[in-house]
Amino acid sequence: MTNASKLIPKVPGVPRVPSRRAQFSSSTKRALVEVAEELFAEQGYPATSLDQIVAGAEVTKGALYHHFSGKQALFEAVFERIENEARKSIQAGLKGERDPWRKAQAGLRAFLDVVQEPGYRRVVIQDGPSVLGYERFREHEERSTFATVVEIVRAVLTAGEWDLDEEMLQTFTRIFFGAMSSAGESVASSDDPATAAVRVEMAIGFILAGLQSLADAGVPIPAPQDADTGTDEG
Amino acid sequence: MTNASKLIPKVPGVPRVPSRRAQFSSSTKRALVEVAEELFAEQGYPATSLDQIVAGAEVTKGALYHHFSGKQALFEAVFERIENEARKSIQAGLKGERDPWRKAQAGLRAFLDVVQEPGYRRVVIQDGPSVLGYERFREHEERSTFATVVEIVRAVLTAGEWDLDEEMLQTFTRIFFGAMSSAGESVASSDDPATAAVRVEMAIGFILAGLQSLADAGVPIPAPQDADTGTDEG
DNA sequence: TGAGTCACATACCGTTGGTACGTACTCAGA
DNA sequence: TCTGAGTACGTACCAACGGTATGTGACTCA
Repeated sequence: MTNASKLIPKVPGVPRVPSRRAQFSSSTKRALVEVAEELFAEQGYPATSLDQIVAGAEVTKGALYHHFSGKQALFEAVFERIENEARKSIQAGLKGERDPWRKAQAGLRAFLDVVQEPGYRRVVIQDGPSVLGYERFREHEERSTFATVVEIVRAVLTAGEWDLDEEMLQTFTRIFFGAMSSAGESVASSDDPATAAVRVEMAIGFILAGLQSLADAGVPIPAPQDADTGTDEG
Repeated sequence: MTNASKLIPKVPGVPRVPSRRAQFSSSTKRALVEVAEELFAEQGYPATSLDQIVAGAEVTKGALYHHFSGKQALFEAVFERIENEARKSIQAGLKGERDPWRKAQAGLRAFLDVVQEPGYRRVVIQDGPSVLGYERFREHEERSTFATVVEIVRAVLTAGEWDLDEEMLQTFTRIFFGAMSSAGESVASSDDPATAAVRVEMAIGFILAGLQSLADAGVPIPAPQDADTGTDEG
């Protein structure tokens, strides 16, 4: 599945960028990441040894430690790759939708698909927080899938003709993101994922409908600074 | 902080249950769990070695492997302990509230408190899924905190005079549980947890208000089987 | 052409989780 | 009182792991 450290025939002409050595090196690096992704996704991080990875990529640990600072760094590369794929997949599902509410629905559907991929579940959801630590995990999230969800939520909330500060937007997004992750995970581990997905879509659709009805009624989104005006002592 | 394998003076009288050895043994086990909890919470699972734990408990690995089948089993004991504390804490916060909507609010508040405890964050949220695997993690969850949330959501939804099947209840609970976990985590890692908590309470309160308005309007909760009747494809 | 660098390979190390086995102690029953 | 079984550990050890130090050949470029 992956090439590696075999000899390369000398080609006198066309010594093109980015230099044969560098390009060869990048293929080794890619092989490492690909094999690692497969093993991490199948067995999980702790159960996957570096020996397995370098054997699969047909190199030695010297090569691995030349390209990565360690096991965790390699995991992070795999993690980024998977998250990036997920982001692209979700954004592809969003394409063409203009209406914010439909966009949200489409995004949810795409997200539920992504979350059912074993690699995403294992690497991102299961092992991600533990291996990277929650801080780094969140940083990655915020740059990829979370960023996408922010824009969807922003579109939905501004469509409700609410003006909300950025902090509340983040809060709402975090809530929806968590809801979708958790629900998605339950879908993925369900006996009947298809029906479970439908249920999740209905439930979230129902919640969105509730928000829409508040929007129609002109109910404003509360904010911390003017929270003292009309709140019932809660 | 913990006693351990020192000699115990012989007491001729009162050879009471459950036998000196057994009771001594249970204290060793407890010491192991307590020390492990502290270390797992501080450093995380992978960074904590068994040598550290047994040193802290002033015993040896022989004792550890007598009481637990391995590192993972010890972690699971710690995990259960923490989750149990969390459940009790949340239920205590619920006490006295009769109105379902206020009950939900109180539950949310208690949950946000729990989620800010470092031990809960590290052991349950961060390392839990990776160490136990998602299946076992979910099983534990469903027996403790999740079970509590189910009852709150049930109360809220039935108060809305909706009759919902159990599956949809589970789905809604999963959604709210995920939302609360994620939001709680963002609260815990915030620069200003107090304000962040207020924002989360407001946001979720707003979402609940949306549901309430649907309830007032008599909008039914959809279900998979009769989904084709009145849904406006958008 | 030779010094330097890159991209690895090889050999090795300390730590780790786990195991095998020994031992002190308790206690029921002969 | 003796004994044998079982409990609750301690001791010694192991294989596997992540990581490091060092070597080396291919390649580049002044």
